[in-house]
Amino acid sequence: MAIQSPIWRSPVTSSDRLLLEIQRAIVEGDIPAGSKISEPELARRFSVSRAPLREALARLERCHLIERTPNAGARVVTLSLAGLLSLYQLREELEGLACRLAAENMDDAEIAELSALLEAHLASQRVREGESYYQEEGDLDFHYRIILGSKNSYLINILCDELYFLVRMYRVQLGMNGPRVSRAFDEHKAIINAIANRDGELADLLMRRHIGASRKNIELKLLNAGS
Amino acid sequence: MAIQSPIWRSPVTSSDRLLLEIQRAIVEGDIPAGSKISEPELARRFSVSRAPLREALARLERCHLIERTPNAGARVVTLSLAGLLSLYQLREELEGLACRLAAENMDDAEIAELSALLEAHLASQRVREGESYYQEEGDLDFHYRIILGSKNSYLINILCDELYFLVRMYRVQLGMNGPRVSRAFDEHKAIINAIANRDGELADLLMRRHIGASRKNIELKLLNAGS
DNA sequence: TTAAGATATATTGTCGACAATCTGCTGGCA
DNA sequence: TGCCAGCAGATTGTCGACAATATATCTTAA
Repeated sequence: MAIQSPIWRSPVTSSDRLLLEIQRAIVEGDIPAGSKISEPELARRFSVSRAPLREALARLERCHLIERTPNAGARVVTLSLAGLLSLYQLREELEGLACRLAAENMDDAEIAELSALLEAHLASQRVREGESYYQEEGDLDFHYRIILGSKNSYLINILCDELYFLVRMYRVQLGMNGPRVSRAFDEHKAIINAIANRDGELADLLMRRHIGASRKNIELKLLNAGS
Repeated sequence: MAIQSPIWRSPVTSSDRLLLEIQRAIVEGDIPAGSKISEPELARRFSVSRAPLREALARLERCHLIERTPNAGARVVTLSLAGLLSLYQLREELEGLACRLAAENMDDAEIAELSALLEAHLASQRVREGESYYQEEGDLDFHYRIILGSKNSYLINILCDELYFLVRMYRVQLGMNGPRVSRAFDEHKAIINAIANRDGELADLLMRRHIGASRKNIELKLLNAGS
């Protein structure tokens, strides 16, 4: 996953490591959604000064994982149905575009590699039935590669750096596993085929449906959990 | 322009003021594209310490106005045809979506206000023929309001906070005035009408064409300037 | 008893200094 | 002559302390 960006680069500095750790903590609910972020406390917890911590917080804000108000501090975002719908509206649009561009810009080798990757995931999926972590990893990897295949750096930046951690947060904290897992593979396969055939419009359509189905799935869980 | 975000909020802190000043300087070419950013120099120039300066730089990176590499510093972005195309590809997609959502979510008062605003701009445009600054202000204001009308906070954030300064930079530094100005008003008018008729699909289509035309215009200038 | 104001506490924003890292140059060696 | 190692200078990253601001508590008057 060699995305060159302030968020995906290998951690060379303290704030890089902090970013990764706090990101994971927020996404997995270790630091609960909606809770206030205390700079002195986090600084003690990770044994660093507040300077790299604030740098990390600035980047967390960029990922939409926290919200800061001047002179009042930062809070972890809260998950909501409205937020989920807004997020997935964007994903449908942007990943649809990514598919169209990928169908133009991915070379044959990249497509073959992606196809092989999917087969590997399918095989390992059959073995590890129900183990949602690997499924999620595989799904994200699939989406990442198509986004990278678009070769549009702004699009890549927005999706991979700024939106996907929030997507993961929704998925992890609302437990995105279950019967949809098996169907997702077929949908992925169909999307790859469209890209391989250089049919950008079809890939676009299929991706929008794929994400839309995923949204409905989470939406259902959220409504059930809320009642 | 009461967008609540780390970038549009009224400047309450030093780094807020720094952000606005450096943003303006970069967009208008006062700090030339591609040049290296020296933290000590800027800190002296604006009479602040490096702490708020670095905060401002982090947010400038978020606007895609500078690029930072760890332990090596920051550079102002360079303008290129490829960058312009990538940027406008995204704008077409995102502002198209914004139109579709605005047709659903803007209330009648907002639409009436937007329509009145356009008429005012048209009147003042006829008077100040050729004065490109007001035209640009008016155009941006138009786009902003539709984006805000989408009521999708992620979409708003991406377009207004992260992409639009770069758009302005391309326009300012490549001199976006001339014969297209008059036609843009008609296109704006048609888009508003579609939104007022709650015809999201048409508004989407018209906005994509509007931005596409704008892209071709800049593209032309860039090619001529490059040769 | 409640509400408004003042005070105390805690948190965030900013500063200057130091440590770690990179860049460019000099000098020695093949 | 060309190239690599090592050094000097500058730049970025991090630290601890102070100033400015917000939040919580307590007092006091209606």
